[in-house]
Amino acid sequence: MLSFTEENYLKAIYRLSEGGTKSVLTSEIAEMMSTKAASVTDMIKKLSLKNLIGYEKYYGVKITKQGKSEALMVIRKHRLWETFLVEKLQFTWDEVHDVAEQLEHIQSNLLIEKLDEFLGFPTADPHGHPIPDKNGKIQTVRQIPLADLVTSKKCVIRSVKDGSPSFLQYLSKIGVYIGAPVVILEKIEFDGSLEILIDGNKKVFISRDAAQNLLVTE
Amino acid sequence: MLSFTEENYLKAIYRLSEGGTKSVLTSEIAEMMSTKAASVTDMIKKLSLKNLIGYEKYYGVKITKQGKSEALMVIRKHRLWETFLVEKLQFTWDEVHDVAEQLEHIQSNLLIEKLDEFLGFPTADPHGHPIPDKNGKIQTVRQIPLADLVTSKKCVIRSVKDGSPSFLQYLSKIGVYIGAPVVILEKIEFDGSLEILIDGNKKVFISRDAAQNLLVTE
DNA sequence: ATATTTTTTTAGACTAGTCTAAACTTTTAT
DNA sequence: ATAAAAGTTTAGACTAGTCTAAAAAAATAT
Repeated sequence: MLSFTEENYLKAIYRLSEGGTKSVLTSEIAEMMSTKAASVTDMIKKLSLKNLIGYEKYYGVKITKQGKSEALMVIRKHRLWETFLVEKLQFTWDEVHDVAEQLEHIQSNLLIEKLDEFLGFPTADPHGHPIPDKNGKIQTVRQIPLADLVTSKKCVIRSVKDGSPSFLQYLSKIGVYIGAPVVILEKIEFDGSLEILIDGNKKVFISRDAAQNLLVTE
Repeated sequence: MLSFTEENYLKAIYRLSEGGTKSVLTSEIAEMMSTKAASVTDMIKKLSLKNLIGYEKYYGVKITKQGKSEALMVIRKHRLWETFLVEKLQFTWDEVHDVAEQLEHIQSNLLIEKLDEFLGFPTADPHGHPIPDKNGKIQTVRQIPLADLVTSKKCVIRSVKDGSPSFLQYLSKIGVYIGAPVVILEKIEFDGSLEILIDGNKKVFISRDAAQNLLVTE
């Protein structure tokens, strides 16, 4: 049984390693966890003893199969709870993160399987992020940043890459939502901003940064 | 902001003080929390500094108004979550306690108010225990142990006093549920057991202990 | 190739919560 | 009324997780 803290470290390592592919530095973990490198070193030793990560002094860590599986379960719980909060309790998509950060640590397999069923086995959370199934399998669909799409090609908004509350509020305000059909009307060369058409009827300008953070499928 | 542990102590003290009326001994708290008296003494000092309880060395503790209010909020959350688990996720009433013990510590007013609304502002949990409202107000209805009812008087099962999973499973098995109409057919003098009629069609014998643990209204 | 900078680890200390063992108070029994 | 028993508190130690400061290793720059 992992502690709250161990789960959070593992999740951070999983994210930083991009799904377990890259190895991760102490300083990166410290940054993501808002803590100091010395604390990270201590925790790394613990996780390493439990075979959740491989660790070589001074050369960072690599998540193991077992560690990856634990991380995926935490992510599964986080995303199922976010879905619950939005679909059932009418939270807005910018309000769910902090509560889900707490709910993801509740320990009960029965709970999470029943929640999954209650929600109709969703495959993506309110931000469009895929929900791992009970075996940790993630349904991956190739998505590209809206910024990389060519002008006048039709696409659908699938997810937000980094969804800070203020960015999500901004998106709602301009009418962007997961599933929205979008076309790029014009790319402004000066600053890389885009003029886009949402839902076939709303024309807006969005910054290059915003367009990098919106992932779409053609 | 109270810690997980502080909330649990406060809840125990609230229960043992019977809603803040009696004062509570260190050893009683230790017993209920499955810990040692020395640990209780330490925590008592902390809670006392935060004005959640009044404490006089060697003479036990008394919960304050503020402490009572905090305890009631934890109880409110616990019972709302139990209700959610049974009504929405199809848990049985004997499965909910341990999960609710975790969920009750999630910190978010928005969450609990939205959950309350989602559940239709229930006034009792699956065991018939009253759910404090957002101001900590409890709707009290006078209930008596089934054991104290006279023979052949109609009554309705309202709650279980101490609901261990195995007792709850037993009740389900014999057809007792919250809201069930019951009459005592006969009181067996030998051991205080009762023959009762449930739902107008099921005759069963239940022990004196069981009849003490079932609360009813006439 | 060596010196400097950056990063990581170690050492030692701190808080929250727990424990055991010993000291101290109160209660109970004679 | 006093001795024994029971219950409570203190003292000191332990674990989990955190921190700062110093030491050690690696990366970088000349």
